[in-house]
This record gives sequence, C-alpha cells and structure tokens, in this order.
Amino acid sequence: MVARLKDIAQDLGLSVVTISKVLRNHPDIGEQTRKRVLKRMKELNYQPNFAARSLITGRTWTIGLVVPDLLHPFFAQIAKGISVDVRKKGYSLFISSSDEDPALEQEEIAQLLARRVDVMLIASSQWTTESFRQIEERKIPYILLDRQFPGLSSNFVGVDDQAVGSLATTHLIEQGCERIAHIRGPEVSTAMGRLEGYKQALASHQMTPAAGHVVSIGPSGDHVGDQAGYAATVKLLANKVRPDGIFCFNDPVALGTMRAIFDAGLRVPEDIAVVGCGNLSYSDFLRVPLTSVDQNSKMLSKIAASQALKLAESKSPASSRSELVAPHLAVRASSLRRKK
Amino acid sequence: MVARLKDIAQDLGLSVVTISKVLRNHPDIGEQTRKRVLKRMKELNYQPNFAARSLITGRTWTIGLVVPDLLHPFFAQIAKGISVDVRKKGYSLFISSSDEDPALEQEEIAQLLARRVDVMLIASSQWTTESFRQIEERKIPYILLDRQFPGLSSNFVGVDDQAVGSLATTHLIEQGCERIAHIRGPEVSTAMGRLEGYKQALASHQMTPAAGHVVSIGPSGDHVGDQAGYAATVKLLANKVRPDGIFCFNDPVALGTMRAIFDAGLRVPEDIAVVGCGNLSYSDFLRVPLTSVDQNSKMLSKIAASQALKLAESKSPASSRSELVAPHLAVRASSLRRKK
DNA sequence: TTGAAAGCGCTAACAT
DNA sequence: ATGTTAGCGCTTTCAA
Repeated sequence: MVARLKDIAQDLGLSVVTISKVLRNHPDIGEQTRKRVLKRMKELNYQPNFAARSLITGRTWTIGLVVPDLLHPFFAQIAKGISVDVRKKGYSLFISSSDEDPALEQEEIAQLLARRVDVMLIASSQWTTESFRQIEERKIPYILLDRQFPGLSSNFVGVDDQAVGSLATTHLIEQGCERIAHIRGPEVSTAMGRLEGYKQALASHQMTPAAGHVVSIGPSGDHVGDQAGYAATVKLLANKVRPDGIFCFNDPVALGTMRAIFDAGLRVPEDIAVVGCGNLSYSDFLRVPLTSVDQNSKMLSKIAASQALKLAESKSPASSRSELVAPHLAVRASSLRRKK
Repeated sequence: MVARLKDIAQDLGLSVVTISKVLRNHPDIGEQTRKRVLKRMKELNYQPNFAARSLITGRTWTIGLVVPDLLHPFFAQIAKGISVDVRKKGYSLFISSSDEDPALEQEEIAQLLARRVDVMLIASSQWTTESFRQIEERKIPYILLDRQFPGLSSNFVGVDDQAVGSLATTHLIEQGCERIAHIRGPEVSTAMGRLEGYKQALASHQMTPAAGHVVSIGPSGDHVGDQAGYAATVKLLANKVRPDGIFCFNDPVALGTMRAIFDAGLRVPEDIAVVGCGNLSYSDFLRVPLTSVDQNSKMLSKIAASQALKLAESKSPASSRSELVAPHLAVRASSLRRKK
C-alpha cells in the first residue's frame, strides 16, 4: 500500500493537518515535529497524491503542449527544451502531435482542457481561431508558439520571421546574387513574415523580384517540403530569367530545390546559390552542405517555458505579451560564391 | 464557472448519481432521463473532473514515456506514434527527455511515479536496474523500449537487433564485400545484439572478422555518433588489412564513417561499402545516399501503445512479455557495388 | 504550535 | 430506474 498523510499522522501520533503543513513547508511547525515527520516521510517514501491536491487547489501542476509534428526537429527541440525546463519546477508536460491535422489538433486541445492543464502551449496548424476561443472560455492561459494569428491577441513566442527573410536575402545579395528568387510557404504567419523580409531586403538594395520569381509550395505544411520544393524549382527554372539565388521557405524545400538544380544540369552554388531555413542537423552531410537560417529553437523553448511557468504561477490574467527570438545564419557551401 | 455534476443535477431535478451514471453509460437509466442529461451536458459543455475521478478510482488515465533524446528521430517517432494511439483511448501522455543522463532519467521516472501514471514506458539510458525496482515497488506496470536489461524480466518492446546485424552484414556479403568491419556501439543490449547478428552472418558464410575489424565508438550514446564514427573509422583504416565494407552501429556513426573515408581519398561504395542503422529521413540527400537498416519504429510504437493500453486496463499483473519488431533494409547507393 | 471540521467533485455499494 | 450514504487524500479555515 502506498503511504498517505494519514499513515504518517497515525505513526507519529499527530494530526493529518500537521503532516500536511510540514509537507508544504508551512512556517508554524515545531522544529522537533518537522524533523520527525520528514524522517518518517522519507522512510515510507511518501509521495503526495496529485489528484487529491488538485481537487482542492484547482491546480494540476501540469502543462499541455501541442505541436504539428514531433518528428520535425524544430518542434522536437521545442518539446524537449520545454519538458526539461518545466520539470525542474515540478511540472509535467503532456505532449501531443497533431500530424498537421486541424481536426486532430482540436481534439487534442479539448482533451488537454478537460484535464485542466495549468497552461497550454500550442504550435497550431489551424486556419481558424475557433479553438482558441474555447480555451479562453475555459479561462486556461495559453501561449501560441511559432505561428501567429492576425486578430488574435494572445501570448506569443516565435521566431522573428521577417528577420529570417532579410537575413537570408541580404546574405545572397552580399554573395553577389542579382536575381534572387523565393520559394514561399503557405498562408501562415511564418511564411508571410519570411516573404516580407525577403522583399524588404531586396528593396533596401534597390532590387525587386523578377516576374515569376516568387513561387509557392502550395497549401501543404512542412511534411512534403522536399517534393514541393522540387516542383517549385522546376517551375522557377522555366522562367525566361533564371534566378542565380534562391531563398527557400525551409530546409526540406531547399533539399528539393537543390535536387532540381542538379537534375537540370546546374551547379550549386556556382550557378544558383541556395539558402534554407531551420538549420536541420543533417545540413553538414549533404552533397552540398546547406546554408540555412537557424531559428534558435533552444532559446525559443527557454522563453516559452519561462513564460508558461509565469502564467501557471500568477492568478491574474495579465496582459498578453509577444516575444520574438532573433534568428542567425549558418553559412555553408550552398551559398558561398565569394571565396575570400 | 466550470460545470459540475451537481449543477446538472440541480438544473434537472435529479440526483448527482444519476448524472454520473449517464456520464459513464450505465445501463439502468431511463431513455428519457438519459437524453435530458446528455442535452444539458452538451449545453454546459460539461467535462468531468479527472482529479476527482482519479481520487476515487485510483486510475489517472495517464501514461508516462521517458526517452533518452526526443531530438533523435527514432524516439521522436515512437513518442509521436504512442501519443496518437493512446489518445484515441482517452489517455494522455507525459513525455520526458532525459538527455541520455541516467540521473535525470531517475528524477523523471520518480516524478511520473509520483503522478501515479497508469503505465510507464521507458527507453532507458541507465546502466543499472535500480530505477526499475522502484517502479516495481510502486506496483506500476512498465514497459521497456528499445533497450533491454539482462536479469530483468519485464515487459519489453524493441527491435530484433540480431536481425539488424545479420541483415546489414548479409547484404554486404551479397554485394561482394570480403572484409567486413563493424563499428559497434556501447555495452547496451542494442549494440550487443547487432554485434551478435554481424558475427552470425559472417559465420554462416564461413567468414570471421579480421583482427582489429571490430571497433567501438566508446561508451557514448547516439548523440555524438558522427565524431565517434569518424574517429573509429580512422582507427579502422589504419589496419594492415583494409575493410571493403563497414556496418555501422547507427546512421550518425555511418555519416562520420563516410566522411572519414572521403577524407582518406577513398570512394563509397567502390572502395568501401557502408551500411548504417536507423534509416533517418535525410538518408536520401547525402553526398552518397546511405543504405540503412530501418528499425520499423512506426510498428514499434504501435505495439508499444497497444501493450501499454492492455496493461492500463487489466488489473491483474499478468506475466511479462517481450515483443520484437523485425527490421528491414533500405538499400541505397552507399552499399551498391553489384549493379544489375 | 497544533488540530477539528468541512469539503473539493466524483464514484461505489447499497438501498428503495 | 433512481437516490442515499460514505468516502477517496488532501487543503483550508478557524479554533484551541
């Protein structure tokens, strides 16, 4: 049988309340008593019953995390980082992977709400803000990760995607590229931010995208990036004006892009320089190592975890805040045209 | 305010018990009553309080998963698969990543025990079986994933590592390799199984490893595989007899191996064929696409999830069982010497 | 500094 | 077919 407060109380001839107070470091307990209780707790390897505690305090010491795909290294890193950080403070993390499926994501959010997690962290693959209204109704604080939604004022932690776009594009400009194309992602905040950054970087160098030099991988998410990148590049190469640099929405797309370039009998980076985004760990091992914008996901997970803990502790709803992590560029062979 | 059974009971002039019975599909409830109750539940968007329920039933509808590294695609796949499968049955999954650190892993296990998860799934990076004794003491059923421990009769779901080793080695033999080396992993069941399979495959072709042709990456886990693989290969190439085929403990090691081979001015697969294990998703994009043993992690996660659910449901402790998933080979350029 | 009483929201066992 | 009683293990409030 697992030990309960009552058992310790009986063993020591004290009341349950006293034991409970020792457990929670309540100040007005005699030094002798405290020691005796602590000793017995250790002997019995006592562990408080979270269910009983939750029932009365209304807190579960539990945090929920929903990501589109745990297999994606970006989200895996976030999940891992958050899990480690919140565990230090006694919280456990429910993680669910929605497979980029909005319906599944809704279910997962509902289940976590039913479990009354103290905070919810969501990297959403939704197109609507419906689920978030539900969370707000339940008065459970939540933080959006990575993707933002226009018209929804919630807590947000993500990458500065505009900086991602301009970092990549500026780098290509500095490498001497003159016709820089962009393979953009779907209509979500990340893709739109990167596109915006791309345009701005060009503009500040008195450049504009040539006709047909911004193509989209379509509505798909990250999971089919490779094929979509290949197709988009084929389209791109069919243009009258051939690009000499391509900034790709993410690394899988960039892999497809490079494959298409090779298949067309061209070289990377001599004919076309390529930059991706995500800085996936395999970038070093490719045929041509891929230059990529690093999203600093470790930092992102740290910030997300600390914001989550703050929300879990404070009872007041607090005004929502938004934090952006600065990306940086990992330069490799795929974009290096200016040898020094 | 969040709705409780009591609220619904009052609204409808019924007792709490009746509502509770409807909630749990108890048979002896009048059709009329059932409908009225269900209707009101929907209106109020009622969600049962898990804490209250757990307190009385002793079950938490919660499963714990501990993996060495969520960033590793093998474990990410397992986590994702299990999360999806158990969620369908109403369970939520606590996931924690131990960073290959035995001390951290112990803490995580302790925390999950304190939360009284219904089942625990552990891909352990421990060297001792100490933590498992603790779990057994608490009478919480658990399943070991991937890595086994000699002398510990517990539930186990993993890959048939001996098959991994013989699959890879036999393939190299069939490709005409005559001096097949093996870069082995640390002293854990997976590495030992693969080594065993390697030896058996050689033996059944009347071959034996040449002196110095089995080298170890040392005590490290998967996380530094690349550098360790590089170093091990350098050692291997310093032998009097140069191998013409190398079976590597895992894919990161194989990447390091290929790098070392290139750096030595040799070719893959013409001079040395290479086979890895894990079939990581990037294998197709490498300079030389990597032949790799696929561990069938999707199947593994399915089996693990269904075993976990079975354990969660059954009250009896049931005899422990062990299930092995069969691996298969993904052949790519790094080992193809016999063009057909 | 300690403890008695009450109750969190629910379910199990037993009436009716 | 529905309700009564009791209590899961803990915390909160208030009294001693």
